[in-house]
Amino acid sequence: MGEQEKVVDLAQIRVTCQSCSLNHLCLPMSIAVGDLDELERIIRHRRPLARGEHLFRMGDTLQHLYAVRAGSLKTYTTSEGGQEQITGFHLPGELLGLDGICEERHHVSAKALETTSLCEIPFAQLEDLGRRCQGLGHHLLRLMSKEIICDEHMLMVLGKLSAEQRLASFLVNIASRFHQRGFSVSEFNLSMSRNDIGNYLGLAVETVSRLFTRFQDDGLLQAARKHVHIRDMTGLRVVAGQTEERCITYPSGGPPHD
Amino acid sequence: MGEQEKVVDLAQIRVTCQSCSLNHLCLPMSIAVGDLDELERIIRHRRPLARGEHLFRMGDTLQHLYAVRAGSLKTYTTSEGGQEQITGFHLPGELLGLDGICEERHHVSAKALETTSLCEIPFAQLEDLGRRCQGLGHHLLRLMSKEIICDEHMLMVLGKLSAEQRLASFLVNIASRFHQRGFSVSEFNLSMSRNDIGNYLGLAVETVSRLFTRFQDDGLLQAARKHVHIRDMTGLRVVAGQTEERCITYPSGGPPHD
DNA sequence: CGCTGCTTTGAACAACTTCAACTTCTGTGG
DNA sequence: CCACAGAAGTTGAAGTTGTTCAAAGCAGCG
Repeated sequence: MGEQEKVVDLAQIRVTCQSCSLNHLCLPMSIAVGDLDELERIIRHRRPLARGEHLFRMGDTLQHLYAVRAGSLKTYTTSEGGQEQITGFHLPGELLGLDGICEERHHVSAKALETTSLCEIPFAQLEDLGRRCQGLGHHLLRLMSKEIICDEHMLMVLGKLSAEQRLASFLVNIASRFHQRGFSVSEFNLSMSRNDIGNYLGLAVETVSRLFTRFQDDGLLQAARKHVHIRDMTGLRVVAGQTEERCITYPSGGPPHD
Repeated sequence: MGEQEKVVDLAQIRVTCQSCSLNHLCLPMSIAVGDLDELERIIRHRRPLARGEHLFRMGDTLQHLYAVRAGSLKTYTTSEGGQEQITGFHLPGELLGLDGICEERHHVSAKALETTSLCEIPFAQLEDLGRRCQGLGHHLLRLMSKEIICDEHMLMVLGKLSAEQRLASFLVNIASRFHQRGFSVSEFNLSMSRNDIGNYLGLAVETVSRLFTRFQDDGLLQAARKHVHIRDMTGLRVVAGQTEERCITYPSGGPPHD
C-alpha cells in the first residue's frame, strides 16, 4: 500500500500473446500469425488473485474464459449437501470456464491455490473471433474435447483404481504437466494441500499421507510437505498402471514438438 | 436374409430432422429454419447396430459424430491393464464422439446395448456449417460444455457418494432422461445390465444387486431384471441427496419448454 | 430340456475411513 | 526474536463399507 511507485494499473499493460512464454500451450498456438493481433485485442490482464481468492463461483454468469498465466487454481463443485468435489487443478497455459458455456453460468467454482495471474477473454468475442479465424474456432473445440477426455480419464481413476494407483497416477500426471511447462519432471512443489489431493482423488487425507510415506519407504520419491522429488518415475508409472505415455496433455493435431 | 421385399437401402431414406421426434433435443433445436436444409443435407442414416456391435472403437479416426435415433449405447475407456470403465450411457437425441475431436481419434469405444439406429454427421462438414450458422456453432459448443458438466457431476458421484447414493442418483438421472423423451418417469426398462451399472458407478455387481433389493424392501421401487418401477421418486431423490432438480440434461439457453 | 449367461444371496475378508492424538510448520503479535 | 495459536500433516488403532469368493436361482434360447 505504501509502495506508490510500484503500483501500476495492470489493465493498462499491453498483453502480447506473442511474447508470452506459454503461447505454445495456450490459445495462440492454433492461430494464424495475422490473426494474433485480433486475439490480443480482446484479451485483458486480470488483477492477480491472492491465495484462497475466488476467480468465479458456481452459479456466476459466464462472461469470460480465463487462461492461467502464472500460479495455479483448483475448480470444484458443491453438492446440495454442501460437500465439495475438486474437479481439476489448473496450471499456466490452461483455460478455465468451459463448463459454463452450456448454460451461460459457471458450474464449478475456481479458487487460487497461490498468487495467480490470469488473462481474461470475453467469451462472446472469442466465439465471434473463432468463427472468423478457422484455426482458433477449431482449437476451441479441441480444448473442450480435451477437457472431456481428461474428465473421463478421472472417471476411470475414481471408478477402478486403488488408492495407491490413484496417487501414483496423479503424481505422474502432475509431473508431466510441469515438464511440458519447462520445469523438472522429477522435482517440484505442489501448490495443493494433502486435503485437496485427497478430495480430488476420492480419498481421506490420512490415506494420502500414508501413501506418501509408503512411496517414500519404497524409494519411489521423497516428499517433504509440498516439495516432491520423484526418484523412480518408471516405478511410479508401474504402480499407476501406466507404462505407455498416453496421457492427453497437449491439444494439438500432432504430438508435442519435442 | 430371405425377406427380400423388406430389404431397403437405409442410406437412401431421406432424413428429415424436421419430422424427427427428437429434434427438440438434438442438433436442430438450435438452428434457424432456413439452415435446417443444410444440416439435413450432410446427415446420413447409418445401418442400425445390433446389440453388442461397436459403433466405433477407442483409437479409431474420428470421421463422424453420431446422434442416437432409437436404442441406446454405452461408451467406455479401456486402461492399459485392460480394465474397462463405462463413461456414459447414451439415449435417443444424444450426440456421441465429442471426445474424439481433440486428437481426431476416438478416446472411448461405443457399443450398442440393444438394436440401435443412428444419424451420422461428418464432423468436418458440421464444423464448417457451424461457422456459417451461428446458432449451430454455438449449440455445438454448448453440447460439449454439457458433456463436461455431466462428466464432472460423475466425478462427484464417484468421489463422494456412498454406494446407496450412487445408485439412487443414477436411477433419478435415467428416469428424468426417459421423461424428457416422452416416456414415463416412473416405469421403464433399463437397457444396461447390472454389470454395466456397477462398472459405471464404480461398484461391484453384487453391491448393485443388493441395493436393488434394499430399495425394493424400503418401498422405493420395484425391480424385476431390466424392468424398473419407481414407487417413491421423492424418497429416491432424498437417498441420492438431490432434492432440487438441477441436473443438466437440456443444453438450451432457457429451461425445457414444458 | 439342458445349456449359458445374468442375477441374487450369504459369509469371510480387505481396503479404506474415522477417530484420536501428536508433530511440524506458518504466521502474527508481543 | 521468540512465543503462541492455528493450520496442515503424520501416525496408530478401531470400525465400516463395500469387495471377493462361492454357490444357488432364474430367465431366455437353441
